[in-house]
Amino acid sequence: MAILPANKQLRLAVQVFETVKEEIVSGALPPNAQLSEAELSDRLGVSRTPVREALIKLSEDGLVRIIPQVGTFVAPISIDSVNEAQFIREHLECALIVDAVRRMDKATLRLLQDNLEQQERAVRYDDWDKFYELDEALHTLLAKASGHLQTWRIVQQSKVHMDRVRHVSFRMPDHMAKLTGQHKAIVDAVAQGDEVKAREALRCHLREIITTVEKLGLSETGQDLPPSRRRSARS
Amino acid sequence: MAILPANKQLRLAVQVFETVKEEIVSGALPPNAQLSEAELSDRLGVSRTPVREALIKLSEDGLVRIIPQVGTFVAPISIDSVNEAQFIREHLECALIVDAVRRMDKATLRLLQDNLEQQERAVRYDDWDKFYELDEALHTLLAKASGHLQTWRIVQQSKVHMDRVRHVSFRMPDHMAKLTGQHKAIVDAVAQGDEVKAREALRCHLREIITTVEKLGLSETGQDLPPSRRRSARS
DNA sequence: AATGGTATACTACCATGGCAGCGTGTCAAC
DNA sequence: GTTGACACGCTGCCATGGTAGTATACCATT
Repeated sequence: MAILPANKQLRLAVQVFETVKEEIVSGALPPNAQLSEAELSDRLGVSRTPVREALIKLSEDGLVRIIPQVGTFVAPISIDSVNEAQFIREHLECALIVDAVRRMDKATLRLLQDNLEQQERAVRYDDWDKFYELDEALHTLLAKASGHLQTWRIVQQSKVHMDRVRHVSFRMPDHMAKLTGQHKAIVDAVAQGDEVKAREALRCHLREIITTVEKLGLSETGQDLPPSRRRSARS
Repeated sequence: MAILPANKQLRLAVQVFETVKEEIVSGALPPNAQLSEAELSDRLGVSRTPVREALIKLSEDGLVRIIPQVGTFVAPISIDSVNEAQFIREHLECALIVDAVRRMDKATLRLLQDNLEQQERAVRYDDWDKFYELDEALHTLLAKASGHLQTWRIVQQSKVHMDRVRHVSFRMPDHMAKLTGQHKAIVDAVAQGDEVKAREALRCHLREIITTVEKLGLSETGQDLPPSRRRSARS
């Protein structure tokens, strides 16, 4: 059962990590679902060693909780994790964009504006997945322009908890249009070369997630583990 | 050969990670030294599996470089890594201290001032190791007071590259006294409840590492791997 | 002497086996 | 009905064996 895409360049453990991470963030694997080395290695067609390494990394990122001799479970979406991720992201990414503005060149500025146009198209077609992808690409473009690649890696690492929320929030009415407007404000400020304006526009944009969490009424449900073992409820 | 401290509560892989990390940061393992799974598992008295997991985590933190089928080498102290770590730390820790001031209570304030007194004593005795330990404790106290534990974990993770430099810099004349003065300025501002003053004092303190790097004339030597394999040069 | 081909030693990577620890179900004793 | 003891099954953890891939050393060829 080789569900994993054939890729000899990357270690199996990394491929497993990416796959399971995607399944958790997208919601395919619900909170508190049980993941065992044996089950995953069987499902993905690899041995238990790379699976184990992937699970350890997932636990370091806070996406799963490993309890020795008991089991491994998908971590619930805790408000604390989201708030903390927001804190980290806001302070780092707002610092990034300042340097990005200073080092901005015409080529990447053009890419940013192209991205915006595609976003507006995705909004018109209600294409959630495409919008998600473009959203990611926009922020990554700014990060790369700043030159702080390692910092961006940290942000991405912390960001996963927010991404779990975002995957739900995009279904909210008019949400994508609102975000696109914020993106536009950011890129406009960047185009003007106004560092402070860009930073504050980004800050405002990033704080959107807080109000989103409140709107969704995300509670701390499922914070503790289930009393009885339950298997993954995948379709 | 069980060099590892007996600790059944922690996974072996974590213990190996902590041990090797300490050896790299302290300089016991010099840049470009070769670390192989077999050699380490032999030296530490554990099997290759936990060693391998530790090396993977070390590579994720940027302390070693793993080249598949070739070898694992201690990463050189690159200026880029230090600068990037400084960037991350400054922006996160300066944000932390603001919340720390707001939530400060008398008990921790007392601990901070106690710590300062011990620092002055360590300076008088030229006790580098003790000072290093107190320095760590001071920053950790502030971080815990802020309540942002996850953020502090990120800072600690990024900080290791600076720590490699710090282990050398403490030997510089009057360096510890200078740092103690900066620590005092920070704690004074915290005691006064002045968030902005505390943040700027901390920022000034953190930027000390940059001038230190310049003073040491740290170059990018050893950036590329040696042409011929060389074994670890441990004593 | 310079070069090309090959054997070999060593590496990180993955697969698999064994094990201690924990949860749970069963059943006897009260 | 309640409680306690015990055995079983499952889990993650660690040890070990096998393998593909790389760099080096060696030697034949030119």
